[in-house]
Amino acid sequence: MIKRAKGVTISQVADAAGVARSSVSRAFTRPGMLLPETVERIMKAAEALGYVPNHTARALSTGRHGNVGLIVPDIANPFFPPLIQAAQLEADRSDFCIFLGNTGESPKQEDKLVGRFAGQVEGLVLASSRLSEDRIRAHAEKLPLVLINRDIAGIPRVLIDSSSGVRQAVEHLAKLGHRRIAYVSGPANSWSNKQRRAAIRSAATPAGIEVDIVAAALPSYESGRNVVQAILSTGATAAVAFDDVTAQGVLAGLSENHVSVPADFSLIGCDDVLGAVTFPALTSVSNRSVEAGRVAVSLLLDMLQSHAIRDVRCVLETHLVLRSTTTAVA
Amino acid sequence: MIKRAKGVTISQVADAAGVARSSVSRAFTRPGMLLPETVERIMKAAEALGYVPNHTARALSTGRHGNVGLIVPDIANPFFPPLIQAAQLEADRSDFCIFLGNTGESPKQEDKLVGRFAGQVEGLVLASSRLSEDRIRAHAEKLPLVLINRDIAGIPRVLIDSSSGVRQAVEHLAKLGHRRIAYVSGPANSWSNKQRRAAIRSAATPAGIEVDIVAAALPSYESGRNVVQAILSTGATAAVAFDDVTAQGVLAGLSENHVSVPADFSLIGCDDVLGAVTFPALTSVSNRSVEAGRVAVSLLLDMLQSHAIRDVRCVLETHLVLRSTTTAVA
DNA sequence: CTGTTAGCGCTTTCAA
DNA sequence: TTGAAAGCGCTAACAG
Repeated sequence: MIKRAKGVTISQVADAAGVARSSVSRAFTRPGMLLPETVERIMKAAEALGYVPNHTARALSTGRHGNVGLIVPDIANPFFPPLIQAAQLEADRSDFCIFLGNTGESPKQEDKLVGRFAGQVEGLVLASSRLSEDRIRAHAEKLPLVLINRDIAGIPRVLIDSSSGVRQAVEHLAKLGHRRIAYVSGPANSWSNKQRRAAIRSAATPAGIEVDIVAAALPSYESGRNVVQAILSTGATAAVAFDDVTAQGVLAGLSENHVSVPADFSLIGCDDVLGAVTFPALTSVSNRSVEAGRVAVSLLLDMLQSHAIRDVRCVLETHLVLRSTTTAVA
Repeated sequence: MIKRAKGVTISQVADAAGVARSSVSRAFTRPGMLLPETVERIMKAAEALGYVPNHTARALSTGRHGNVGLIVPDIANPFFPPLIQAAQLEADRSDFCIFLGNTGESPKQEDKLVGRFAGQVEGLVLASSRLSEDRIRAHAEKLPLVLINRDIAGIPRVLIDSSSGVRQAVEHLAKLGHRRIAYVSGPANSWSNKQRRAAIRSAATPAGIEVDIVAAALPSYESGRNVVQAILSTGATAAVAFDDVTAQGVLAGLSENHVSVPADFSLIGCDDVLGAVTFPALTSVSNRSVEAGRVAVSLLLDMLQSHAIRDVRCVLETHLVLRSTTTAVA
C-alpha cells in the first residue's frame, strides 16, 4: 500500500501567494495580464507546493482538452508506425496528445472507437478508414475529422496517390516484356486498393497488358501466401501486390512452389515499407506515410484553431523504386 | 463552415423526462437504483435529445477518466505493435482507452510524455523504459505504474525472460561446435539487453565458449549492418543479436561482406518478430510480447480497481526457435 | 426510490 | 491590475 499525493489545487496556491484563485489561473494562462511581480510570487508558491494544473478541470471549463485521436486499421502493418510516429511528433509540437485506436480492419470496431474517442478528443484523424462514406460523413458532423487515404468531398483529406507509381510499375513490366500480370488486391473498403486497381487497369491497356485480379482479403503476409496458387493459375508472369506485406507473403508462397523470383516471376509491392529487407529485395511503389501523418495532424490542428473547415484535398505523389524482384520474361 | 451540435446536457434530459438531474445520472451509472419505468422514461428522453454523457465532466467529478497510458520506445520496432495491440484489446474489455506515447528511444522524451500523460490517465504502462530507476520510482509515486521488461522491486512488472531462450541458443551453438561467438548488444538502458548479455555470458562459460560483446547503440536494421565489420574482426563464427531487427541488419551486412549464412557464419536473433520472413529464415529466441501487453494492462486495471499496489513480478519464459541461420562450424 | 444540495478544479465575465 | 462570483456537466452524500 502506497499513499499517493492528492493534487494541489489552485486555491491552495492562491492562499499561499495571498491572491485570488483567478489570479493564479491568469498567472498560468495569461501572465501578461498580471504584474510581473505578482506572477513571480504566484509561480514561486506554485512551485513550492508542487502545483500542476488539472487538465480535466481546465477542459471542462474551456471545452478544449488538447487531445486528438488517430485511428488506424492495423498497427502491426508496417505502413502505419511511421505514420503514427509522424502524427505524434506533429501533435507534440502544439502540445497535443494523441489517442491511438486500432480497429483490426473491422468497420464495427472503428465505429465503436470513434464513438469512444469523441468527447475526449477535439478532433480525429482516420487513416485508411474502412467505414462507409455515410458513417464517415455522420462522424464528421459531430467533430472535426481529417482523412488519410480516403477521398470524400467536403472532408479534409490527405491522399497518397499511388497511381503515379503504379503506372510506372506497369510500364516497367511492359518494357520487360510481360503481357499478362496479376493484381493481388487488398481490403474491399480500402480506397488505396480501388485506386491501385484502377491505375493498373488503365495503365495496362495502352501497354498491351492483360490484368487478372486476385483477391487477398486482408493485407497480410498470410493472405499473400495463400493466393499464390490463384496467381499462378492465371498464367501471369508478373504480379503487383496491394502492399509490401502482401507481396512478401506472395514471395514466400512462390518460393514454396519452387517458382524463383525474378527468374521465373516478377513481383512488385506497394508502400515500400520493407526497404531492402526481403530477399530478393522487393521492387515497390514509394510511400509517403510520414508526410501523410504529419500533414493530416497539422491540417486538423489548423481546423481546430480556425474553427473553420475548408475543403482541403492534399495529394502526395509516388514513384516506382527499382530493386531486384523484376526481370525480363524468358 | 459547418455548425456542430453543442452537447446536450443532463439538465435538458432531466427536464424532458420530468425528473431531477441526479436521476438522469443514476439512469446511466446505476440503473438498478431506479424504478425500471423511470429508467425507461429517462432513456427515451435522452435518446430523443441525442444525449451523450460528457466524459470530461464525469472525470472531473469522479476523478476517474477511464484512460490508461502506454509508452514505448519505438512504435516502428516490430516488437511493439503486437504488444500495443494486445494492451489495447485488454483495455477495451474494461472500457478503457489507451493513450499511446512514443519516445524515440529518448529518456528525455519519455520523461516529458509521462508528465504530459499524468493527469489525463489513471495509470501508465511503461514498456521497455529507458528511464533511470530513480525517475521511474518518482513517477510511480505519482500514479499507478506497471513496467514491462524492467525489473524494479516494489513496482508491478511483467518481464519477458529471455535468459531461458538465450541459454538454449548458446547451448545450441556449442553443440554445433562454435567456440567463439559475439553478442550484438542493444540499448544501454535496456533491461532486456542486460539480461540477455548476462545470460549469454553465464551460459557460455560452462559450454566452453568465448564471448565478445559488440555494441550496436540502437536496436535497428542500420545499427546491425554497421557493426558487421566489428563482429567479423572478433574472429567469432557465430553471433547472437539483441533483437531480430538488429539481426536482420547483421544478416544484410554479412551478405554485403560475402559472408554467407549459415555456411560461413551462424546467427541468432531475439524476439522472433520477423517470423520466417528473412532470408535465410532467422533462428530466434521466442517472444511473449502479446501476453506482456495484455498482462500489464490487466495488472494496471486491477491496481486501479483495488486501489492497492501489490509487488507483482510476472515472468514469461521463452525458448529457442530453430530456423535456418545456424549450422555446424566447417 | 427520488429530489436537493454541494462540490470536482479551473476559467471567465463583471466590477472595483 | 486584481478580486468576487458564476458557471462548465456531472456525481455523490444526505434527506425524505
